[in-house]
Amino acid sequence: MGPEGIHPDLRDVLRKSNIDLSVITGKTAGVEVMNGYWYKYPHAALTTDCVIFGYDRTGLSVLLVERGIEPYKGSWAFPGGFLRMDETSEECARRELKEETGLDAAFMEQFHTFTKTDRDPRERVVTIAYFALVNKADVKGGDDAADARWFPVDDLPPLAFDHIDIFQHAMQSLREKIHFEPIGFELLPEEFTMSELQSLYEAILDVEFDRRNFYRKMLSLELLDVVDDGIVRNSPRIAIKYRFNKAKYDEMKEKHKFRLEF
Amino acid sequence: MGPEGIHPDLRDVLRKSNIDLSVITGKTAGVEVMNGYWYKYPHAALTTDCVIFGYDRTGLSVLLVERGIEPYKGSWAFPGGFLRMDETSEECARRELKEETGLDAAFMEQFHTFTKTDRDPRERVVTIAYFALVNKADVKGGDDAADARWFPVDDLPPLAFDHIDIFQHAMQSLREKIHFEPIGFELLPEEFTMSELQSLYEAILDVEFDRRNFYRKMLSLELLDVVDDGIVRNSPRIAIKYRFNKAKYDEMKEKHKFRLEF
DNA sequence: TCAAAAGTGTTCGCTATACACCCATGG
DNA sequence: CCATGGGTGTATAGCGAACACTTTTGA
Repeated sequence: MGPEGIHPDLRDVLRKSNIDLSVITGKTAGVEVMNGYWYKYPHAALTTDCVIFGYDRTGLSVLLVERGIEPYKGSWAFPGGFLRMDETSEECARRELKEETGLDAAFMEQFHTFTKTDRDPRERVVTIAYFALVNKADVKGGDDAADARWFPVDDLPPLAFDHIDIFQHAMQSLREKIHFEPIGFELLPEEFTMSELQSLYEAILDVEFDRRNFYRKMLSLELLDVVDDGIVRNSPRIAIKYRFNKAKYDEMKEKHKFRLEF
Repeated sequence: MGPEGIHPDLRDVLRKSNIDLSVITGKTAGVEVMNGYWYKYPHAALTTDCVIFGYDRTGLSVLLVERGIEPYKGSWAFPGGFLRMDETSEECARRELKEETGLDAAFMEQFHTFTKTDRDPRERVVTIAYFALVNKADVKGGDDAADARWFPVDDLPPLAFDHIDIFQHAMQSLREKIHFEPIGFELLPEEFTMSELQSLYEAILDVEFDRRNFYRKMLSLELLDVVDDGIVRNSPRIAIKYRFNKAKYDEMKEKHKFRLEF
């Protein structure tokens, strides 16, 4: 949209503001002018939201922040915010996550973009949603965001906007994803026992596995290294600790297409 | 953003244009003014693109349109366009598809949103991408869009923007999806033979199946109805025609979680 | 006449599943 | 002292993978 596409009144304003018209020529939209931005066609606002999954022995949880302002003041929502012009959506999601919760997520993946026209009462907002997996133990108590809290996935408070849809979609994506990739380890401490790993899978997939079959299946994948902690394991009550061997996984992924198949 | 957030010059323009300032009060963005739209913060443009897969005996193809304007004039691109304020992204994708190719796709699914900051040289554009499955036989020759053409997936022309990324992502999503849902049938005529179905799966997954094992596996799913065409099938050379039983599939999906597992 | 297409069988081996056993700890 | 948690063993059924046979068409 060259200057000819601009309303005459606006052109006058530009002149009065000492803005060189030539900067507009050849640009189709997003003219920065008058303490704001002007576009020929309406633009929806773009945000990212992040569903952060955490896990401990009590089960699978998600991290929510309490809204301090209207709309939905007092409701809980997934951390997120507006996309800046110089960042990708993943960068945005990571930045917002850091700002609002102090977290760095190792694993983060885009899973869906929500576009219903009435998602936000203020204006048209389109949200690119991510889910992240973090080790709850890494989250220091007394966070930057005092209003951020973990909620068990089967006992969520009322959520703002359409965040309940976002949550359900995230849960579904997590379940599908874990069938093909060993992402569950991101939710555990670096060293974990086999029963911890099993409980995690059962929590995510909402099923139960036979303990012994799970044990062998996991070991047969050859992705776990035994941690040599020097403990003389003459007692069956002291569980062996394992560590996920990511390098080995990446290598296997290169070769034959890999399937977890749970 | 109430009027106090507006640059004084803009306020003057509004007054001169007889626009009631009260319409702005309480709105945070998207003020319609001066032959365009004004926002306090910069907004990316939102588009949808659609990767349309078609299939016939020659293999798997995608539908591309030739760009008539810069940038990338003369390159090929997936059909798509800008999101309107009153439609969801899926509605947008379907509308654009209809406009540019005359097609109605039965199956259409969002698979990824592309957000790199330099995707379009003109302005920041974020694209919500869909893939669609259509029966190529349904596409009448001599389309509305004379510049739309099918290309085999393994012999694509140079693509505009980052559409090669979009294509690869779409291909990957299609492959993953077909493991869990019987979406392949959307690409075939209503009635098809077993070897047609097998060829389709082989084209999508880029593998080869044993004819007889494929045959039995498909039948064991109990999702195919035999078409009674009255032909006395004393000859093995006349293949049985099948029809996909969608109702049965939906029913099965309700009950036990369903897996195609190819 | 013979290669190709299409329907039907059969065998083999892997693995998912189910269940049994042992052993040391700790309440 | 015995229920609990943790490591290991084993039998079976089902399914995926590989391959054999038959029939008839059409080049």
